[in-house]
Amino acid sequence: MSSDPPGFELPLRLFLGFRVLIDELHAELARQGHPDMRPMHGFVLQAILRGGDTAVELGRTLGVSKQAAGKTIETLERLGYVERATDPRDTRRKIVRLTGRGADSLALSARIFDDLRRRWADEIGEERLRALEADLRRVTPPDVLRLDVPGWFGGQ
Amino acid sequence: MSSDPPGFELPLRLFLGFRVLIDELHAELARQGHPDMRPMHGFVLQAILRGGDTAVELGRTLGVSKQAAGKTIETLERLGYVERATDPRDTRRKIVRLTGRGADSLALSARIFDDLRRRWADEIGEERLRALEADLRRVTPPDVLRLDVPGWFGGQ
DNA sequence: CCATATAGTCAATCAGGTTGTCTATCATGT
DNA sequence: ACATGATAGACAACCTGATTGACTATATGG
Repeated sequence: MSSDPPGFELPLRLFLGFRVLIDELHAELARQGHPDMRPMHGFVLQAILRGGDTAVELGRTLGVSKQAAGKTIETLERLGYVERATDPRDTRRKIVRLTGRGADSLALSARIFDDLRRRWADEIGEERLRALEADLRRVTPPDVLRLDVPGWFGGQ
Repeated sequence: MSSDPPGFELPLRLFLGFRVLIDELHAELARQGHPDMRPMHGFVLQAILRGGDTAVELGRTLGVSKQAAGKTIETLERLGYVERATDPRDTRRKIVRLTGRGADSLALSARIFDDLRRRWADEIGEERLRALEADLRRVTPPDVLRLDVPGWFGGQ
């Protein structure tokens, strides 16, 4: 007759799990030629891939202002992960594209995440991991790439 | 013979799960008299409870500079969640204590987290939830309150 | 009693977010 | 054809929360 665990452990474990994976990803990325990548860069690159090809659209996708999105794009441009070109059909728009290096970092990240998942599967078993993923899918929103991440945690 | 899910889904689901819980916590806190609390305040109050009773110690616990910890303490003081008093045995130190309101917010948070956990249990089953918690415990560090949260995600 | 370490504060700086304003360009309706 | 309104991006001012460096006051220990 064991009682329920305290509810506050659940969010902490979820966050720690996230943090462990992201930290290990970036340690490995740094080892493999991407020492400048920050956790949020990967999200932004993903958001650019999935249709956020101007500052305004990217801002909408990420849930920040177009100015903030513009600054983030500048940073990624300076680091060599994206490049901008004027849209010939609408010269107001500047289309953001991943560079080879940007695409490379995403492909590499995907491989690293697969490795990390395999390590978790070794630790807790593939079935349990699948169950964990399935359960999380049931209690989280389906749209996996609606971040609103930047500045969400802090504030005031 | 289904193949493994892509590894990148796992961190996203963990983060989304965390975010869902924290967002619902703060919606409920706002409804119950704590509209000014931000996600990180709860962490800081916890850290203060567990022995971070000066700016320096709090900074160490949270993984930020003592100056940053001092500013956070100021904010929480202004919001009425903590108060400071000079340590009579070492007048350099200013001891931070939770106010009644601060302690209240933590007790309330604990109740809300328990409710949220119960809702997850209703959704996926108590057994699966226990398994999920147990599995996460195996793949995350045991020390649940080593945050380093502030500023961790962004940077550069 | 002096030397060193520690706690807190102040100041300058930086990153990344915000809003407001401005210009250039596009789209539309008369 | 053109005036009007909407949109994309850039610029500026500001806010918050972090950083480092310098400084003061207080403890501590040889």
